Amino acid sequence: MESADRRIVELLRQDGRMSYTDLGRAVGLSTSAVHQRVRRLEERGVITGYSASVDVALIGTPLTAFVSVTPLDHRAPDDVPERLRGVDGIDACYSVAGDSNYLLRVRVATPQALEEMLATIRTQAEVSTRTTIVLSTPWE
Amino acid sequence: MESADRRIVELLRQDGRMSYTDLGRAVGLSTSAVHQRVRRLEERGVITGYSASVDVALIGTPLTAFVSVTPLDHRAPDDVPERLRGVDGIDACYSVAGDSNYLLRVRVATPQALEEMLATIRTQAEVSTRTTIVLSTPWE
DNA sequence: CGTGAAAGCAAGAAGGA
DNA sequence: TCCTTCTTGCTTTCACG
Repeated sequence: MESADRRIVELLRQDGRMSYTDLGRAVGLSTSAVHQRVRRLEERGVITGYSASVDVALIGTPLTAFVSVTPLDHRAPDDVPERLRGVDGIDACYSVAGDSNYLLRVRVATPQALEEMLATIRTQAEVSTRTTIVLSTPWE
Repeated sequence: MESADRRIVELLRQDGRMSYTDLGRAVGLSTSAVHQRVRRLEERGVITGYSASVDVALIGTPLTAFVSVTPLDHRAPDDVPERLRGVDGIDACYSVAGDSNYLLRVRVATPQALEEMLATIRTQAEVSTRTTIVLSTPWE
């Protein structure tokens, strides 16, 4: 990837609402040139989307946790992600090397909601879970 | 929080570059009314920023890992986040309840880069580490 | 990759429920 | 307080060189 593209991606990662004009000034290209590059970056799948970051405490899901997930039956086909895709509140799903097969990041409103979510995860995906509560998030 | 604000936040989470005009149409308010609300959401800290999502494989950091961090000296003041803030490649830092004190998500280019980063983390923060490699990311 | 014109959007002021 | 409308200046978009 080219150096101008790198800088554009870098800047858009920091401020996803930066205007093409400002991007142009920052990388030394015209507005349209930048616009073209951004469009190509989106088409090539380098930029996959834009999103607002939100304070999870202020939108009603103040409780974050990481859930390590291990299938109960090691011989069963591993379709854990498919089985969990519908479960609301699972923010991210990572397939990992190590003690467990998957690591999930979940966000919920209350300890009770977490309890229910864990029950859902266990029955839905036929797995055992090990949960680590997040106390605070110095950065993300 | 009000229902209109909720919808605005929801929409901006899905598309951080959505225009105020389109937001207005979606929630049934004028452009300026939406603009005002977004500004207030930003001021109140509900919306903390905007960012482009990027395919990490395509920008040269294809290797993601989670690093559990435990201070070597339990009596020393806990300033791990401050000590690690400058380290490049640490994407997120969570203070957690459990075996370790912190959980980091890191992104690097190669296993060698990971090795170097772990050395940096250990010396910089005076901690021991336990690393879990991410094999794939079904979603995030 | 740049230019320039047209359309669309943002941002502020003023005023009304 | 919160909304709308109006106005001004930018930004985006697109056709073309």
